[in-house]
Amino acid sequence: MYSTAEENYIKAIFKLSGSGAQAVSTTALAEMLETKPASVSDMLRKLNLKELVRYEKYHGAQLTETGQRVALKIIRKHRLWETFLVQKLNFTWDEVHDVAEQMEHVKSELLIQRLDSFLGHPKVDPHGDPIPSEDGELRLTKQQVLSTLEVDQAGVVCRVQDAQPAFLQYLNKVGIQIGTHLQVLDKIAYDNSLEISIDKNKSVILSSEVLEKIFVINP
Amino acid sequence: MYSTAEENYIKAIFKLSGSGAQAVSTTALAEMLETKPASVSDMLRKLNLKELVRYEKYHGAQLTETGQRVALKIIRKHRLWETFLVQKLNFTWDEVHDVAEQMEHVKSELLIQRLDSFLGHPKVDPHGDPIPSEDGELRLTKQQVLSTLEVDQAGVVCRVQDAQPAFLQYLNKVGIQIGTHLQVLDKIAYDNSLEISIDKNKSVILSSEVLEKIFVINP
DNA sequence: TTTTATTTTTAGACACACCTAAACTTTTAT
DNA sequence: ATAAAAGTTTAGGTGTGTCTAAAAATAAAA
Repeated sequence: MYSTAEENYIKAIFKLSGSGAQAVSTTALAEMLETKPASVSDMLRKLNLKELVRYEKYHGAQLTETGQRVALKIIRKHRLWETFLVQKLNFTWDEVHDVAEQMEHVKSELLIQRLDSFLGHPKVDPHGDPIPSEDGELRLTKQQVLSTLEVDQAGVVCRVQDAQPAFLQYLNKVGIQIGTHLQVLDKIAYDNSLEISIDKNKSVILSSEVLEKIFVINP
Repeated sequence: MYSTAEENYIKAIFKLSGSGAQAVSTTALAEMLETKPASVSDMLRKLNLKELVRYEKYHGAQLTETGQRVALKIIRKHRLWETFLVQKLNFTWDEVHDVAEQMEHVKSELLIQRLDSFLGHPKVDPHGDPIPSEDGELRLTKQQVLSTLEVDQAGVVCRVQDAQPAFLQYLNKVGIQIGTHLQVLDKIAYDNSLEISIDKNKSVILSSEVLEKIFVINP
């Protein structure tokens, strides 16, 4: 049906836009997919033709209805495979991702139905993220203020509630933007600040004022 | 490591040559891979450069040591996945192949080790074909005279013990050559002839004289 | 508001894996 | 042994997904 590359683009748009509604920039996609903006432009043009994506030059892309359905199917497959790897093959948290990333592209409706039964129709994957149902229902992972995350929980930045340049410049400096992956490494109890890892490489400590202004969705 | 296309070529050569030793023709590969001879020539040249295959123009290809090792790994993966699909996901005989064909290309040593344990280190797949061990040991599926196959068993022609043109022409007429897939549909008891399906589409009845001259390996 | 900087797109290439059509080998038949 | 047939390879081209470098559009700063 769709190529692996197409599926990866669709999934990336879904994640970065928080379910595909709002527009996603070329650069953000390029970063998430570890490719170049030029390649993204190309692909967006193609996905637009196939009506999986609504795309206007220089103004980002968002998923069509069809695109969203496709995204949910891929995410369903990914999360079911992650569940399988952890529950049945004793994989740990950090070993699952790359493998599930490959398995999610295996094409077979029957396979996924049977896998789902075999696992006992799980509602969430090993990270607690909801598994979309066969007909594409996703128990909405709603936005969450960063300050409400517990230690070890992760999120992807989906909104920032403060447009002051100084604040945005600060976020920029520490490397936070829409789509950035955050994970709480530690909680400093006396002032409610959090040590947060940014895109899985560096880490910073964010004050509680800052934490209140950043919204995340499940990664 | 290797692309899906490369892996499929290697597997095909392994199967058609009966473990990779003897040379395989361009056309035979093209048929098995459902592609054109010209494409096969191209790929054989590349695989030769990568030293997975020994290939001389106009004289077919055979696997190098490395090529054989790769082939065995792919076959191991394929057969483990088939076992999984049948034993754990209740797939039937005919539903497994296409899916296993995709899963065999998933790259992860750990995955295969764990899958193997999960299945209890099976020695054979659901069709009774041996599963190569982790270090590439394959309990040799040795050649078998066609007459020794039971009803429903299948084999791939690997040798024909009679070089008389009349005999070969006969085989040609019914569509049997090296690499042809045969399956026993029925046994006619009174003269020991067998009804055999040829490449899964047509069927013929072969006399016991003929059956004694055709050797097959597991498909 | 005009300049500067950033983001995004186009243009032109490349690797992979495939194709058709034509040329070349090898095999088979006369 | 030579001509015809069959099998195989080369040449040139296609689609996908990527790249770099240069041009165009948008956003930010002076």
